[in-house]
Amino acid sequence: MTERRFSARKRDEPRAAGDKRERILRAAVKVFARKGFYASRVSEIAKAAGVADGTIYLYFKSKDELLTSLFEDRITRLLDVLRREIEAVPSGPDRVRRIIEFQLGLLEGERDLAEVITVNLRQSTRLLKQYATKRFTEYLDLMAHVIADAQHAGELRTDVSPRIVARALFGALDGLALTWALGNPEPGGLKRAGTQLADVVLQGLERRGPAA
Amino acid sequence: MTERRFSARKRDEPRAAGDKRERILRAAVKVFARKGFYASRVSEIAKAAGVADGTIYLYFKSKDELLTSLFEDRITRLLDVLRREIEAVPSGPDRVRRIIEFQLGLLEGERDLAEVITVNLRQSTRLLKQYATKRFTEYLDLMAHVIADAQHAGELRTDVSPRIVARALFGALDGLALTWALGNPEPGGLKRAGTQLADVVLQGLERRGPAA
DNA sequence: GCGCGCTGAATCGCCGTTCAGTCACAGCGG
DNA sequence: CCGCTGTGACTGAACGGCGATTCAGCGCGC
Repeated sequence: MTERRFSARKRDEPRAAGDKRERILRAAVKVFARKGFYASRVSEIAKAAGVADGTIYLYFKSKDELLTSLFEDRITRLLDVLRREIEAVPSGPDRVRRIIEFQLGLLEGERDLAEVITVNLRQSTRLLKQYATKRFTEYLDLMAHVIADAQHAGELRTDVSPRIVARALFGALDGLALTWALGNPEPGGLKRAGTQLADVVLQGLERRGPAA
Repeated sequence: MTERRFSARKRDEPRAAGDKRERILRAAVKVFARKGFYASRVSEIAKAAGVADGTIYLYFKSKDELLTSLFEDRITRLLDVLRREIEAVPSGPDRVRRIIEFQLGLLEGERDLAEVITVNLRQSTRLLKQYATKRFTEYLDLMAHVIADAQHAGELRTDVSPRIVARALFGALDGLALTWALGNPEPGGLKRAGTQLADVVLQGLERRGPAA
């Protein structure tokens, strides 16, 4: 418990608040990822963040709210990036591929965050679940939209519900991520899995067209 | 707290144990499904099973072990049934379709069990996770085998890893089940989703064959 | 009578949360 | 310039509630 004042941040900052809050969030991601929400002690997060236990309560109302804020913060950020990525791609199928790459890429890059999202998304109380599904739905809607647009453009078969495809695709990605997050660290494995998934899904979504 | 002795089970049984044990397991499924593992109180499970709190500890070492046993018991049973179902179907693609129907059908029929498996599978401590992945792997292996066999028989494209496909497929099913379990009760919805998923997946796994 | 299966109130440890202080600094008056 | 005091961020030991687990006893069937 020695170093603490190494922040100092000049003096320009009216309050270094944002700094500490972010520090706590980062620590929470790490700790939750390692042990899961319920097995994680607030004191551990505090230690990992280099703050006192009580400090956490200056920034979050409760442990629950900490997790909630974490989702809010990170998923909002993800959605923004993903939306921009998608807009930059014109072709429907390419967009689907982009989503797959994006999600798996993210997970490969931020393993802890991946674990928190995929594992803890289903933890906590109904409270959290209800919250989570809100943000979560936004994500699914985005995927469903991409698929529906592509269907309208005649790029994909139209006899399947975009919503169902979106859910299944998300699940597939989640499943790949989960086994990867829990098991073998094999680098690049996710990318390979993503490519194969995209190949299968896109062939599966092709219009039966050319044959007839 | 009145009825309790209605079991009696002749007298053939050296111990009516299995009876009470099963009763506790059933209650646990129900309670865990409704509130999640951590939010469930042992006393609630006891009440739901119509036994005293202490009785649970005559059959299970701890709350954790109760959950573990539950998985062990139910998933083993599922695996047995699924294996038999698959053997009864000769064609590879039909087998895949069968797996999809089976898993979603199960979930539709036993909603509580579905929720426990899909939601709680990711809860608890690492301890459970490690256990879960053991049984879980068996399930995935079964799927991977079916796919690999079909590939060898020339029924499916061979440029994708059976293991990856199995994981993704499981994830997709899990994803469909999850949104279904948490959200709309819309009956038959799962069946429709299953059909569409099968259509897409099977088309996606077709050999590019006929064209060339 | 005896043992066994069961009971459920009491125990006990744990951990989220609180809050009385500490510390660093800034402003201010002398 | 310097010391004094007010302010607010931060600390971390202590509190209190909760709930998993225990175990002293109870009664039924033999």
